[in-house]
Amino acid sequence: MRKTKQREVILKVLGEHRDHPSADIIYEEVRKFLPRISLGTVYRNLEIMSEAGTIMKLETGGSIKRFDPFPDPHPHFRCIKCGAIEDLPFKIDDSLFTGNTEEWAHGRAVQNLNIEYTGLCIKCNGNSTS
Amino acid sequence: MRKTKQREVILKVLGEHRDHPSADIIYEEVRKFLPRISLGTVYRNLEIMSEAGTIMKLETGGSIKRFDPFPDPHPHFRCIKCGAIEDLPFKIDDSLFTGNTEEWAHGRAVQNLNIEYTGLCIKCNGNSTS
DNA sequence: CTGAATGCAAAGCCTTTGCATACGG
DNA sequence: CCGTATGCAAAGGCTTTGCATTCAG
Repeated sequence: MRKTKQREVILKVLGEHRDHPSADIIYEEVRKFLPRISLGTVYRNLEIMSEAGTIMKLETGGSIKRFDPFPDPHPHFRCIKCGAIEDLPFKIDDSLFTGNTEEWAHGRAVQNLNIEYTGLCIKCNGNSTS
Repeated sequence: MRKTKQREVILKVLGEHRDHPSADIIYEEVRKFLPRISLGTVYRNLEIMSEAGTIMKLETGGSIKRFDPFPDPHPHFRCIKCGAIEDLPFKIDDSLFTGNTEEWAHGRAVQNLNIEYTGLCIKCNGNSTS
């Protein structure tokens, strides 16, 4: 994996986000530093870095993929109204992960446990408008 | 919500599935009974019934939405290779759901907890091919 | 009757991809 | 130098939507 300016800036921009931005958001921000970068490059690099384990791709909540600078699985809260995804302040401990896994694993290779609470975020819960 | 032939057959077809089919799969099967049904109708009805709480829409695992005849949240296992989604034989108990919720809820309206294990299903784990 | 539901086809949205060019090691 | 990475634009895949027509209540 080559070290390119584009890759570097994408990673830096993502790393400053705690709100799990989409490729499009990242693209817009990276353009401030590299005005000639293409959306395709952003997608390609996010994909490559996800596979390499440098970052993590979140595929929950519909067709828009979001990215997380922390590759280790951790619990999220997703707002069903505005789509915001927040990190939750606790870890998935091993006992929860392995908990009952052996009861049903039977030939499966269980790798990760994703925990996602859904509901209304603080902002959307406050605005009862609509 | 009117009771139409299309809606009825869609619900019946979905109800016989335990493998969380996509709209497209459902469409193909419903066509055996209603050859003139349109894909748009299938999408519209799946959406309507999801909102009504009759069925459940699963939005994990990328852009393809899948549907579950059981609207109550329950744990799933998703194969990262073939995309299969299986139900897991245990329930999300209330203690797990409410567990530490109050510690971070703070003005949020927490509604559901989605638990999804990922890895390789039995078939894909067996076929080391590719 | 009347409005919700349908069929059809087009449009939408996000993401991926082909290809010639540029550039990192 | 060589092959990976980029920019550009077109294509792709799934889902949604507009509109005239049909049908359930």
